[in-house]
Amino acid sequence: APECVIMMRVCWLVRQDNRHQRIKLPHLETVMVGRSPETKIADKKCSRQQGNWSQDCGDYCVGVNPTSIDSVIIGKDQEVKLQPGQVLYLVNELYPYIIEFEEEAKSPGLGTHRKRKRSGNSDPTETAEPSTGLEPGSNPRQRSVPPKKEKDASAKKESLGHWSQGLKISMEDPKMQVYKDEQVVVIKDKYPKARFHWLVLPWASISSLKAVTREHLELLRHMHAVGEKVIADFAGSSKLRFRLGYHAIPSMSHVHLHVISQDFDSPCLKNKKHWNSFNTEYFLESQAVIDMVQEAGRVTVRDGMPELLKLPLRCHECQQLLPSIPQLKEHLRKHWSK
DNA sequence: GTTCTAGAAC
DNA sequence: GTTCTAGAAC
Repeated sequence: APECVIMMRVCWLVRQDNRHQRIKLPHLETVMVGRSPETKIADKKCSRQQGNWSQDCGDYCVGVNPTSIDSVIIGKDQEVKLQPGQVLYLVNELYPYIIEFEEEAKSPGLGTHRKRKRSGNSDPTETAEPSTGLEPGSNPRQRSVPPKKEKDASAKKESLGHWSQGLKISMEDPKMQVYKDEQVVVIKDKYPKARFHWLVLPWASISSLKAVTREHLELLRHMHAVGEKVIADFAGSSKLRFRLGYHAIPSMSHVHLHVISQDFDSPCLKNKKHWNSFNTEYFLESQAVIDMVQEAGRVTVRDGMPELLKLPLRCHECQQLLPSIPQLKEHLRKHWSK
């Protein structure tokens, strides 16, 4: 039977500083956005019902009762359009949001949303899930047939649907691409661990640094140069420090260069492994990798990498030890609020 | 890679 | 009692 798939245009309200996951704006359905756990806004100046937002039929979304868009103050209960490129501030020039559109495949009769139990949460503004897989997590493909009792014996799990193959799918998706040329493509990390976090991937299929040889030297240099260009183009005015590097033992297949700002201000940074993978020798500086390939013809990694991920949390700016992730995050604020 | 949650740590 | 981590499941 032919597979029937409808493409839906979904609209997302995206917090510019990554403080929380994007909020889905369903078509012609209103979503309340304001002071709530979802938005992580605790500011009393922000109402719980700061604005009602919905996707309209066009290339914009509609809101009632926001404070300002692009610094133009909006009156109470005035309906306004928010278009791509415009910045919405929920209150007093704070809490910046933009909108993004995305195509989403939808099989009729089978909702794109998985039901998930959530303990006593009646909040209508539930965080929506991204439907396209970037760095792993979500189903890259929709089911065309409901699950049956008997297992599909031929369905080898680990081929292309497995989460570790997610980058291969994302890099091909034009909507994910921030930059591309003949050799490489750059995408935003789906779960950014800082305000800016990109991945530079070669089109050539290179499973990991273990497969890299001197033949790839120019490619590695190009990936580095492209990473620096993306920083200049998209974060040039941010004044943030960046690092470019590879994880010693990556979880995702396909060589990818991390380009990450050093604020580490992101709700997706949640545990010790996240922190230590960017702030110990687990993070292999791009330039060091290039030098090693030039000198030795391949990349070798020292023993004991998995253990590095369990090291105590230490601030990368002032070396102070912090006892927990929440306390580390609180500590980091004093380095980026300058 | 993320999510979920039991139970350790506070 | 609540916060937080870490390991299993995906």
